[in-house]
Amino acid sequence: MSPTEEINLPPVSIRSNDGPKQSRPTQVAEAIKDFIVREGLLPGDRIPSEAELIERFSMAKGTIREALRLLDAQGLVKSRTGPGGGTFVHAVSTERAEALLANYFYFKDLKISDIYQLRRVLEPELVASLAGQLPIRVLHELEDILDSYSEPASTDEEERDQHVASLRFHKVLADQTENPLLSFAIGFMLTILSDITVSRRLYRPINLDLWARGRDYQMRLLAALREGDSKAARAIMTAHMQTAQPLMEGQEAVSLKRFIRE
Amino acid sequence: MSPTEEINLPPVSIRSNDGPKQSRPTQVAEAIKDFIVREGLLPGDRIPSEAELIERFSMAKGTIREALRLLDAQGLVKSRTGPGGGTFVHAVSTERAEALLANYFYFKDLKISDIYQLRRVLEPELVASLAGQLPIRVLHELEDILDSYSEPASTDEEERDQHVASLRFHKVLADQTENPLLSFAIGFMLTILSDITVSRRLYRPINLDLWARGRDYQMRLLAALREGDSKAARAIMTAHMQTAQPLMEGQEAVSLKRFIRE
DNA sequence: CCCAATTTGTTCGTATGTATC
DNA sequence: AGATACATACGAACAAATTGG
Repeated sequence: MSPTEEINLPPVSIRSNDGPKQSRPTQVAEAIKDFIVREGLLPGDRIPSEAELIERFSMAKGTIREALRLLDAQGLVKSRTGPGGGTFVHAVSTERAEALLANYFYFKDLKISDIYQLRRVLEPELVASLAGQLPIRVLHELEDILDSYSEPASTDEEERDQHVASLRFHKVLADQTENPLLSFAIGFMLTILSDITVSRRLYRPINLDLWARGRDYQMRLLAALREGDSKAARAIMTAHMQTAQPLMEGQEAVSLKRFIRE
Repeated sequence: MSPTEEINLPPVSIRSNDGPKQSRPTQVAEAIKDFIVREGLLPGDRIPSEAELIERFSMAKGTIREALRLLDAQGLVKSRTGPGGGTFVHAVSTERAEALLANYFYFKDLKISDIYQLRRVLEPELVASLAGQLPIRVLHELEDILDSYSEPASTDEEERDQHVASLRFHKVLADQTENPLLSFAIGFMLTILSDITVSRRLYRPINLDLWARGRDYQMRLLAALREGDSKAARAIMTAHMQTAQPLMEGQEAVSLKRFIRE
C-alpha cells in the first residue's frame, strides 16, 4: 500500500524498566527518528502527514503534533502548510546547533578564559591546515575585513563594531576548513564571544596599542596563509591568541546571561 | 496578584519582516525563555502552570503544550504531574547536549580523522592543565581502568570492550577540568567514538602491538600527571594521539549512521 | 481573481492518569 | 480512601496557508 516501511513503536519489553516512563510524544518522536534512519531519508524528504501518523500510531492529533514539535525543536524537521506541504526532514542548521549548545552553557559559568584555552590551540591548528589552500576570493575577503578597521575606533560603538569585525575575520577562516567539527567548534566560540561583545560592554578599557598589535598579527597571518607557510601561520596565530591573555584578567565568570537566538 | 512578572508576547513591530511568520508555539516558547532569563529562574524553579499560561497568552491548551514541548526538547524544562507538579526549569544535561549536537553532524560526513585533528591538540592541552591537580581518588580510578585491559583481548567483543574502556580513561580526565567547554568538547568526541565503536566494527584489524603501545603511553601519562609534570604529560598525550594516525587511514567518511540516544 | 482541495495550525470540551495530602 | 491539583491524552471542529484549476 504505502511505499515506505511501517513506523512502529518499539516493543515495550525492550525498554522495560530503564527510567521513568516516557511520554507518548517522546516515544513517537524517537520512532520517527528511527524511521528516518531506517529509510535513509535525506533533507527535503517528506515524512508521513499528521493524518497518516495519527492512523499509524493510533493516537490523537495533539499527541502527534507534540511529537513533531520535539523534532522541530531539534531542528530535524520543518513543516509547511497547504497542498504539497507536510513535514520534511531538515538538516540541522549551524545556527540552530549553536543555539541549542548555548543552552547547555547557560547554567554553567563559562569564562572568557575557558574559551581562549580552546582557541589558543584550535585556531593555530586551523590556520596551519589552511595555509596555501585558500582561494583568492577568500584572501580578498579577509583583506576587506582588515580594511574595515584600519583606523582606530573613536566611539564605543565603533570599538564594538570593530571587535565584532575582527571576530568575523576568524569566522571566515573557520568556514574554510573541510573539518566540520573544527569549523563548528571555532564558529561556536566566535558566536559566543560576538554575543557577549554585543550585549555587554566587553573589553571596556580600550587598549589601542594592544588593538594595533592584533591587527598586525592578522596581516602577517594573511601573508603566511597566502604563501602557504603552514608553520609560520601556526606560530603567528598562537602569538595572536596569546595577546588576548590580558583581556581575560579581571573578566571573571562572564557567563551567558541570555539565550542565543537562532 | 502574581508574584512574578508578566509573560508577554513581544510586540509585533519588533520582529516585523524578518523571515517567515513564526508559529504560535514557537513564539510562546521564546517568550517563556525570555521570562526565565528576566526572572533569573534557576534549575528547579517552577514556571507557570499550563492553565496559567493558557490565560496569560490567551491560547488553547494544545498550543501551550506544543510550546512546552519545544522547551522540553531543548532540555530546558521538565514536567511532572500531580499536585506540586508543573513544569520546572532544568539545566540542560550533558547527555542531552551531546545528543542534540550529534543531530547536527548526522547529515555531515564527519571523519574519524576530523575528530582526531581536534583530539590531537585538545587532549594534550587538557592533561597539561591537569598535571598535579588530580585527587588520589581519580588517579586510582585511572589505574583501575588501565588494569581492566592489561591482558590483550582474545575475542572481538573483548576487543571492543577494551577499546570503550580506553575511551573511558580519557573521559575521566575530561571530567576533571574546570573548563566546561573543554570538558564538553572532549567528552562529545569520546561519545561519538564510543558510539561508533559499539555500533560498528571499528578498528577491525586488531593491531596488538599498537594496542600495547597505547597502554604504555597511558601508564607513562599517569605517572607524569601524578608527579605534576605538565610538559611531560602534554608530550606523552601528543605522542599517544599520534599513534591513532594509522587507524584512520582507510577509514574514509565514517559518519554517523544513527541518532545518538540520550 | 476566485474557488476548491490539501495539509498544517489552533481551539474547545472532556476525560484519564498521576502524585500529594 | 478520597479530594485535590496538576499534566497527559482524546476527538471533533474550525481556521489559516498554499497550490492548482
